[in-house]
Amino acid sequence: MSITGKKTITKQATDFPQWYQDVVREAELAEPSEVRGCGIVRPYGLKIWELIKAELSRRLEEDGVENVYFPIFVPLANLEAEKDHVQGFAPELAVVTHAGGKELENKLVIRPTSEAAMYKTYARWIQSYQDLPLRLNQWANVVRWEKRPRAFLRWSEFLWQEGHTAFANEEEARSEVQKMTQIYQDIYKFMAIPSLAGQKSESEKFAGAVATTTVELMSRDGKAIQGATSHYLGTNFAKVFNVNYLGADGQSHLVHQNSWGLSWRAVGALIMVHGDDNGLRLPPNVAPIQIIIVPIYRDDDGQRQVLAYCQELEQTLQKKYRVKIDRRQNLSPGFKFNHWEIRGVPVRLEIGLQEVNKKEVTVFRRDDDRKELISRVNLDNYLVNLISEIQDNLYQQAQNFFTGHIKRIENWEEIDKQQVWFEASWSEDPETEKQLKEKYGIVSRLLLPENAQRAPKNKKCFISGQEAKHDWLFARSY
RNA sequence: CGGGGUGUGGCCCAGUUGGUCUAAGGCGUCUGGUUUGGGACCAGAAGAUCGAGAGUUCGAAUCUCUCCACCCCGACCA
Repeated sequence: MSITGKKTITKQATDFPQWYQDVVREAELAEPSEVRGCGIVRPYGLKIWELIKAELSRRLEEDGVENVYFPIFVPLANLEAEKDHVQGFAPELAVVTHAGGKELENKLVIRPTSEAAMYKTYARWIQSYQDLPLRLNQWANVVRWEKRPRAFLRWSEFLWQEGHTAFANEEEARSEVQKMTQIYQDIYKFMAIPSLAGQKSESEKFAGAVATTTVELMSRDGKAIQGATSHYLGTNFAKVFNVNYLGADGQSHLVHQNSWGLSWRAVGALIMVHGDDNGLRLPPNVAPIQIIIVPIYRDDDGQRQVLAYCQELEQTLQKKYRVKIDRRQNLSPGFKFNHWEIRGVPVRLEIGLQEVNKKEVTVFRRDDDRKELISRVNLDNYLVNLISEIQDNLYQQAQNFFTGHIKRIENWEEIDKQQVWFEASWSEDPETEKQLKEKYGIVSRLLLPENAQRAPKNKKCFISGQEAKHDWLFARSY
């Protein structure tokens, strides 16, 4: 493992995707594996995911969702039951054809998502209206053999949570879709990431869903990242898996289902939304190390004094924060500064004899790379404010960037190659969306709720000139 | 699947008109010493079937053929 030596990260402006890859590697978040498209997530990267997961887990439990676990293998036949669903996923399935030294008579699929794995069982579990709503979630790995993998954002295997719920009627189901969308937006807010939520177009919605609500984010190169989705499945799956219940009216009814998920793509989004040319910038909420203490000394005596001071700090601070002392020998302070800056640690305390003697602490903040000298007695209060200020500042920066990069356009000749997000009045005709994709590599991202309820600003579709239905947001995406 | 590219110690890579290549250099690693307020320095050491196979040749990292793998750009997606 390399721990010393100058590391270089490509500038964002030079080549953003390269910058992203560099940061993932240099910050020791993840690396490519022997298996195409599958990544090795290193402790520092996984910890970020675990912090996100812990918060989301807490929110789901609070909302009354229970966790379950279903097998990784799904009978291929199950998947084939829902026509749109299998069509959507067929190209990216990993199929198990042999096991136990024999060819399998019934082929198994490694789950790309678990609708087809779970709902047959739901049919058994749900008999009466009293069994509803059924609200379950699983934390799992899934496999989608994507054509073009990308670290965290689109690996062939990824970790996520998938919620699968069943309700007596459409109204309840749809209201849950909204609630989950809100929770996802809150989770992104927790990561200091602003988001927009709304409907997906017909061609962009989940395979097998009636409607998909999406949470969209904006990377620092202006591209869109789909942060999470919440699908109203209607009775599509209930029909094929016979998920019905006996109502109070004595009649049999199909359940209305939802599924919703958020993956470790969120980690990728975190990097792309906050990172700068020096590497990662982590909001304190999801920073594996919130405060790093770097001791600086010249001789054995200095080392003793400095380390004693650092330990006292550590002991006090670890009651409130994830804090660590960088005790590595033979590494210069400058090296350590860079090391932790690349990793995005929000706050660094630099402690040398100067600080020890004057009972002070040099505090460096990663969100704007500034240093300040703080007296030891004021430190505790200072840090409380600083930590929340960094969290807020990162959010504010991202928010300003987001709103500053959405432009209104009236026809597609106005599409600016640099300005990748825009709002336009659209006919919602899938054919026009196809044209847009072919010509510019852009598709619709979402229909905001407020825009869904009002007439479009322009009566004519910006692509076809036909009658426009609503104002939509469009963007290139990851 | 289309377009482009790359395979040489752990990593980056030089070498590709065949010939002291018994494979150079940098980073990292190890040992010893000196260092430590913005990516330290010196000395020494270990570490390579040159992606795989076949062929041409007195001689192949280098030429020919076949295969494989990976990366990047597109379509797909959490």
